[in-house]
Amino acid sequence: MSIANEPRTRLPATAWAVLGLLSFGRELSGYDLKKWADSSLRFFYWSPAISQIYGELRRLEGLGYAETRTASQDELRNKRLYRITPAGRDALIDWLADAPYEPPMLKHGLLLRVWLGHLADPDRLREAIDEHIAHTESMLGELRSAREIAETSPEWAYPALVERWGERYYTSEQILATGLRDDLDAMESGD
Amino acid sequence: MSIANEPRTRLPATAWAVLGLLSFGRELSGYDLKKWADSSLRFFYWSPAISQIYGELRRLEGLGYAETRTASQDELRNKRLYRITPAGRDALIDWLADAPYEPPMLKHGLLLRVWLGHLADPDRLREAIDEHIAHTESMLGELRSAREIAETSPEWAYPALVERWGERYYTSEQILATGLRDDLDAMESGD
DNA sequence: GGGAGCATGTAACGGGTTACATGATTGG
DNA sequence: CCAATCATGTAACCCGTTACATGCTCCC
Repeated sequence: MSIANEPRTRLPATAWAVLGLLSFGRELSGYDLKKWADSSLRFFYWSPAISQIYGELRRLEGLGYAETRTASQDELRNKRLYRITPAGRDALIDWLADAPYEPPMLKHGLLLRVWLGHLADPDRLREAIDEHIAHTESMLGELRSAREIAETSPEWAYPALVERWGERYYTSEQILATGLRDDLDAMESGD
Repeated sequence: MSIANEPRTRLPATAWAVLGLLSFGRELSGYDLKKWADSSLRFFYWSPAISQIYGELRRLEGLGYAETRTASQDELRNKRLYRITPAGRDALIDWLADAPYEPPMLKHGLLLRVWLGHLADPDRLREAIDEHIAHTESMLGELRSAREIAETSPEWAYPALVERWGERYYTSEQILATGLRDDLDAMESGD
């Protein structure tokens, strides 16, 4: 923890997420970061657009939280590799310690539609629920393979923890969705 | 369903949510809408800022989807009451029928922090998890009372359905969070 | 009298997406 | 050779929030 708590510019969570990706110690390009976000952050947070990642990287560099390697150009010359700096690490540690709890934000379009069920075609509603179950299924598949990779090394212990949480989360999403469909059926036949 | 599918300006989901609030047939002010959103939409979607609601209402009015009563001023003169129009109803029905499935968006700050556990203080992490459980508990309380109200009239059948879903969702959030805490404990003692 | 809640709005700002533009490399 | 993927970036745009401004009413 840095003792001098300068009037650090308050960064959006996205910036911390990107810096967090770098905090595992590897040198990565914006492109790499995007792919990785797609296969990790996406499941419980969200994956920023690639253009935004490039923007955040430049901001982080400006703050001295990340740097691009200048010395000894190697492999692909058109690839710009970022690495976290000690200052960046410190800032991230401070953020993790200080950031106040914020309730998760959920925007569940499916539920919005059910909520407006008095104006919807019941079959279309069921269709949407099924689509959602299918989507969740594929998320589960991706999560499972992500976890298999993460569990190969203790370095990924915390990500693996989160992936285990994710598998439970999406499993429960499925149960919830089938419950919703059942309730819908019951309501329409019963009433 | 309107047969003439004019090149309807694509509206953001927020606009449909606001129009949806009006679709239950009552005349409401922006202020009313905000309070209602806070106690319903918030649990599975999100509650727009009041300033945005005012903005959306003006847009909906411009599109002919909502109107403000001009005739016979009554009660409070400084209150502007909106009502859905038949065109607005039709547009909403079309949206419900046509809008493609979109996966729910989840931004779970707590999980982002756990994901970065290698840089976090384990006790601070547990603290955050507990805060989350407490928050969820209060959501559950609010949901339960919302459902009690909704179940008084068949008019609220679909909202009641969604509230039942919500209770299950937040209950499962709690289970998931305690599971996460247990995994965290196990990891730190076991390894 | 004064604070809490009711009620409506504007302006500035930033966050984030989409679309566009460009070009290198790899593999079928 | 052509498509897919790798790779980086800019510009326009809009969504949504915060902060600000105003004023009324109710009740302690």
